[in-house]
Amino acid sequence: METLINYLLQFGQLNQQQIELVKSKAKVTELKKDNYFSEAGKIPREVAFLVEGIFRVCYYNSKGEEITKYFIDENNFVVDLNSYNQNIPSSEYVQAVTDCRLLIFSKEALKELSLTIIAWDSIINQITTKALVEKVNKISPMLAEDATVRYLSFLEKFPTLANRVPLSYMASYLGITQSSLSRIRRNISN
Amino acid sequence: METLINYLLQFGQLNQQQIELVKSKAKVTELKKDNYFSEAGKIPREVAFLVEGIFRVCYYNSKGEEITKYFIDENNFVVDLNSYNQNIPSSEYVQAVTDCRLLIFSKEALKELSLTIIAWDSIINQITTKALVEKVNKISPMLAEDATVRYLSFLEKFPTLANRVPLSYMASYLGITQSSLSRIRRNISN
DNA sequence: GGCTGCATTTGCCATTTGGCAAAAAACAAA
DNA sequence: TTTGTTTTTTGCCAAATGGCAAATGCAGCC
Repeated sequence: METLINYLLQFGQLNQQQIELVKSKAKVTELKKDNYFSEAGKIPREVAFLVEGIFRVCYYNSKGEEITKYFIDENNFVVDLNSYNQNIPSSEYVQAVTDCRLLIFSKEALKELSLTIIAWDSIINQITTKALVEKVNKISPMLAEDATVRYLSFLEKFPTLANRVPLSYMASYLGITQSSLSRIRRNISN
Repeated sequence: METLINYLLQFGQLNQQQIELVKSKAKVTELKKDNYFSEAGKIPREVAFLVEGIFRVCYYNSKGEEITKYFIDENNFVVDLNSYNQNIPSSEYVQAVTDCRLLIFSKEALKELSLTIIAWDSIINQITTKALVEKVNKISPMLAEDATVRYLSFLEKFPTLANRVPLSYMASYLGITQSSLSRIRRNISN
């Protein structure tokens, strides 16, 4: 819980009373490996802060292949922004890659925080913008590099993930097949 | 100018006085094809609204190749968000792909609009979030599709661009060489 | 130990894409 | 029109990646 508060305080001021209010709205939850936090077709009504563990966002592409769109690691918020904001069914799955500990906020709780805490909207906006910019900065360069460089960059950008995530998830995130990724790893380690 | 106002009104209310204030802060500008709106290494101090024409954002990758990161078309704002917000030198070039007509806002002007117009920050935040989400949604699926599918999706997502943009720009945006793109186009038209 | 189920690696070959240079086409200037 | 410049297409071959199936490795379990 303190992790979340420290995270929020990076983006704005909260007094003790406001901090207590935030805490009171958070529901501590665990999610076991492979379970879904949200599923395609459903309208998301909650936002989670990932305290421990790894999530991935995935979907099925035009050929029916399961694609990992990106990974979410500790100390980040999890939400399908589009669907959440517009109340439309999500087109993606959010799945726990490892056992996870979360803090869950309902849409109503967030609404109340927004109305009660002056700085709240500003904090959330900063977090949202930062997360989206980071996402673009991670994905965008991949198109311009070959598979080996993409894998090496992945190791740099997600140093804690490589040994906790199945090869197949990593491969589809990088836009290659898992056998190609396996071969790339062999070549690198020589 | 009316284009801009209509665009802003999609995201929030502005009364006549506020509209006049916005208009008074905009500097109508033209930028000829191939010229830069902003360059890598410089700290951006302006935001532009693209009324007519096409921009592209580009940079040089690890192999020294010029990569088109994305295109910006009519009725969108142009800014290197990271560099602009943090006052750090940009790592990208923003270039006019065709002759362009712009409305330019200085950082000071935007500051004043933010302080004067209650709804301003909310409007800007919505526009920012929407633009970033769109960007992710355009780029992200490309990694999971082959070059031909990427090109076809490009035609769908940027229907007005294909015949106004050099092949080499499109190719690097799609993550392929221009000869590959040329071959793909030949195969499709059969 | 010996199964069983799952993840990863490997081999083989087909397909896609890249690299490079020349040819062709498109465009602009004189 | 002619000339010169830039963009796009093409040919040829090399390199990277995909598809598929078999082999291997690994962890849990009886």
